[in-house]
Amino acid sequence: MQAKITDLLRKHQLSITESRKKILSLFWETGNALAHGDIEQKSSDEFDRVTIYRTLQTFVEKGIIHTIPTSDNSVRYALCKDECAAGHHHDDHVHFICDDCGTTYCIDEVSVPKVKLPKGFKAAQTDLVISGTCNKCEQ
Amino acid sequence: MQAKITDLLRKHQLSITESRKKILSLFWETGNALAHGDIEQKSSDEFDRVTIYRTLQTFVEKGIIHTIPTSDNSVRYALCKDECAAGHHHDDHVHFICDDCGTTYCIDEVSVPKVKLPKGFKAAQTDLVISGTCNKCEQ
DNA sequence: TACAACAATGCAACTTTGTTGCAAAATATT
DNA sequence: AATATTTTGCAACAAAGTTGCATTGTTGTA
Repeated sequence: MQAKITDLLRKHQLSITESRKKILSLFWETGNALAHGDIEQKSSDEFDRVTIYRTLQTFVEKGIIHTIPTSDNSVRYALCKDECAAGHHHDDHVHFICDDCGTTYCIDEVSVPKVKLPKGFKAAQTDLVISGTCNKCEQ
Repeated sequence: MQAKITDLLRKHQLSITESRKKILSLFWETGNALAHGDIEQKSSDEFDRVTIYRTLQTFVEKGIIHTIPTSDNSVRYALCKDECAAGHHHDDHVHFICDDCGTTYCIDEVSVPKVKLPKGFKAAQTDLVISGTCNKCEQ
């Protein structure tokens, strides 16, 4: 996995640092989306809070991760697929946020339907955010 | 308009107070969605910040307004249609957030397509959030 | 591999945003 | 008009996010 991470960073012309490697590996390990707070907890005392903010910001700019809109003032981040490039996220994300456990899933099986907007409106990104109960919380 | 506002509050069994009337009228005047910060600015020095937080929270609980998820850590609020009731927002909101001017529109013309989730997942609410350029910012 | 150039990090200080408890004021009820 | 109830403002606090700058780490080159 270390190799995969190093490659990814190099591909985006980013220096390879401990914090970047650690944060990327967290995303791979969990598989799901993470909020800033999650990362801070999972890497407590390893890095400064500021470093996490800046690392996430860098990753978004480079197209390594993308943001997921939420209604609770805690933006979440998830790994982009390969198709995403700097400034050009592909615009069909479907995400599921569990109201119970808070886990955020990227639902790849489903694609976002094209939406016809009133004239004059130009879509750059479309996010379909579904909240409810996930398959682990439903007994 | 005052009558409409008073009616709405009464219908939801809320006492009629200055701050509630003012905040509701702001929503009607602007027509678009507002973030907490917007309201704080537009009504600066009239009310305490805390009052705005609590008023918005009450309105959401009663189904008068609903939240719109965003990727920038500033949840926005918009007036619900009549069909929304306490705890039972109707779940087909399409919203457009302009990257230029930040305005958030409720796109009523378009309805959210039903999405088939992987088994075990149960949707409670679906938000389709589109960002891009609005018809005013596109020259 | 050592060195210079550059980029990233940690720290401190700060701003903004959101929360809670409680007394005072406003609203509703009779 | 008087009392019960709700809402508000204040204060104090907690959490979240930002900025500048010195220090440390990384990279490319000799």
